[in-house]
Amino acid sequence: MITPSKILIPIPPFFSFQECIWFLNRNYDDCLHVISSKWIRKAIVINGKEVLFEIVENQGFLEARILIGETDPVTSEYLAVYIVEWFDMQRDMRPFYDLLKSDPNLNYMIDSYKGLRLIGIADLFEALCWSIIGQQINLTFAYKLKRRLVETYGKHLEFEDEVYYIFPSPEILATARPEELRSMQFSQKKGEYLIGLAKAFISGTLTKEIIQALPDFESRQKALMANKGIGLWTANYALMKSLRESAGIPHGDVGLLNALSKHGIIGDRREAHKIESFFTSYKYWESYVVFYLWRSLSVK
DNA sequence: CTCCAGGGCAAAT
DNA sequence: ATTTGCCATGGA
Repeated sequence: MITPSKILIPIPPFFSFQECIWFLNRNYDDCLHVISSKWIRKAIVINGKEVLFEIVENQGFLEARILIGETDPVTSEYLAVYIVEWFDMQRDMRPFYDLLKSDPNLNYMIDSYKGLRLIGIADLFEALCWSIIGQQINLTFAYKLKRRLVETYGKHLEFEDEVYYIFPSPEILATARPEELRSMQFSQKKGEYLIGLAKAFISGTLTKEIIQALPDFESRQKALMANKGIGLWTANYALMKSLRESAGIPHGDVGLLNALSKHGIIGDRREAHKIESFFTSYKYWESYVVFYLWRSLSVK
């Protein structure tokens, strides 16, 4: 279903474009996409070239078109795959909704968040950087830091008086100096972690392909955590958002704990046993239920 | 003023 | 092996 200028992706069951873009646009200032009531626009790199695309919903399809960049079939196909992956459109949601149905605390989510997909971050480098940025600070401040990083080191496209930023490449970020990041209000350590991570990616010791090729979840987790600045929370966040590991539970996540508490699943403090048994009941859908719990922290 | 946000590291028990 | 202090900033 691809023409050079227009890409049509059939909308699968239990998919809501509105729920997805609402989540992307909730209460925070994300510099990596622009959303209006009708469309979402985003700039990415495809085969080394910058591309700006737009997605709208139209008669049972997501309709994407390239606003800036090559419109050849190869680019269009790449973009189609990118969008399906971004919004996790291939997933059969029924098993998850069946689990929710039998959970008295969370079954309201079937109706309230119907069609919300776990929105991913395809680029592992970006996913890791973002989770390092977000460590231990509130999300508003984290998005502010991300914007400074992206506006300083990322490329951008301009279209209709709007600027569309692309997350900085490891090559660029590896040349940054810790003092530069420090002056942008990153902590000294976070600056060092980000630059170290960029160097690991350009040296080839850490790439998405390498991590994906490892035989099991634990070894992927361990390989990520071998890098300075990546602990359990960060590794699992990245595995959840970039590699779509269902077992990628961001253990200790403050938002997750708040949501579990709010839904009466745990009491006041960290009740590891209750948390463990809760996730046991969501086997293979652990990261999804985390995502839905995060969703529950924002009010429409 | 203190506490704490989508943690992790290194030093001190 | 487990706990503690620290980090940056801004809002509650």
